[in-house]
Amino acid sequence: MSKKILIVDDEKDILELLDYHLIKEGYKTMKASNGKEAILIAKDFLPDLVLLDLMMPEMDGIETCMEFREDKLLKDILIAILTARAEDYSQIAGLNAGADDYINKPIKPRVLISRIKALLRRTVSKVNSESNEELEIDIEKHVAILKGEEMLLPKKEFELLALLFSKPGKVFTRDVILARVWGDDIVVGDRTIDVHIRKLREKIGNQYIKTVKGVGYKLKL
Amino acid sequence: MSKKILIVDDEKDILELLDYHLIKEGYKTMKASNGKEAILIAKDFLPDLVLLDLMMPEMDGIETCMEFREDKLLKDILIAILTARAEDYSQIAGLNAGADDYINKPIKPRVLISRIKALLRRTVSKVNSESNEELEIDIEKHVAILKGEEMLLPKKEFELLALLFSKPGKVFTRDVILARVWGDDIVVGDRTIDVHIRKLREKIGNQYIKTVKGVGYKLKL
DNA sequence: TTTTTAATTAATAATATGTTAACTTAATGG
DNA sequence: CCATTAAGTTAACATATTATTAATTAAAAA
Repeated sequence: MSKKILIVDDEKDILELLDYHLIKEGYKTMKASNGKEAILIAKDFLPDLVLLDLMMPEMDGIETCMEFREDKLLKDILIAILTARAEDYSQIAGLNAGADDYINKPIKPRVLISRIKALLRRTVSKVNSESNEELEIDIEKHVAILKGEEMLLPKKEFELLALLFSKPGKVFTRDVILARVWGDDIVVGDRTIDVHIRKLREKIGNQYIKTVKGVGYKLKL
Repeated sequence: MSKKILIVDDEKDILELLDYHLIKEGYKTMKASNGKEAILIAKDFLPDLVLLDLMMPEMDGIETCMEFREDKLLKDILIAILTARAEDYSQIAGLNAGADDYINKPIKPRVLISRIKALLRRTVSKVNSESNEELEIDIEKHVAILKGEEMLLPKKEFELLALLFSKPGKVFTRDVILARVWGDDIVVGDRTIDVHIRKLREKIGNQYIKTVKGVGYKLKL
């Protein structure tokens, strides 16, 4: 299903330009030319992502962002703030209001698109419900959430789990796991994956990661 | 929850006008027409913000402001001084008396509202409660507040902390930290971030900033 | 200017994490 | 059912990454 993006900018040209590229890429879009409008539209449109210009009259990007974060319906929507390069970063860092990404203008459409794609797949913390045991992962926070309890995982363990989470139920062969988690070139021993799997199971319990002998591992749905 | 604002002015028209706009914006308001009254009402109403006219009979704004600052109950309430006088010395006097903002009349309602919003979000600072230790930050004052105790932080340290605060729990990679706190172009050594993190931990304690080895740092929720 | 404070670097120590190896257990198919 | 192969386990070991400290440089105040 195609993702929904709300574009917010007070300059019509930019609005149209972004819109053009996003639509071409297959996204559903809506446009707003200021913060107030953005919030109104968002409440109805419920976008997956908001591209938010920082400098706008009436209600600036920071303020808009904060309002999103305070609104029950909107608080989890991804926000990428667009900002002109000339601005002082430290200022932005200090004032930032919970945006998920900051993107410098000008930016090439291609780069923007790949940035957006990265964002949209970033927080894909899927859920794995079985009976009433639940396991989720939060990629941003780098944690596994087991029955509501957050668990900080080391890098490799987390990446391995995240990989399995990317398609719950699908079997990932050792080859694929090595390529995706360790990288094509790196060579490690035969038991490395097993050890990581074991450590994961130790932390999250044995019921989630299923071994398919001779084939690989998968996340039990 | 809607914020409470106490409006203090000896001119009834202005009082009504401000009241109208503030209520429209969703604030709870009370009105006082002089300093003495303001203090009495404030002790009961405990507003989040006081809009204080500078020129009033009986007790002027500066005096009132000072009394607020000396009162145990009222000393932390935000005060914005409203005045027709643009002169420097009175502005200085006002800020010296402990006012948080100084607004010149006449002012358009819209501008006033956004100024008020900015003031009220001053302590945007989210809270990080664990046991009952609390850490907040105040972006305007450039301080971290640890268990109610304000702590002035140097620029970089503060910006780093503010960045982590912008999304508590989220892991910020070194890349992102560098880009957002130092800027895209600036190149610094490998250990610079670590040293700043250490200095922060030295000041606020180790429990707040968590290292995710190989990934980055995050603020513990 | 001088003095003080902050930022950065560089060298070293500490540690979490990743990996290996040796061994055990379980699964599978002839 | 046993031989074979794959996966699980454990602990020791290696290494990458971060923490720490002190010294140096840069920037701000006085």
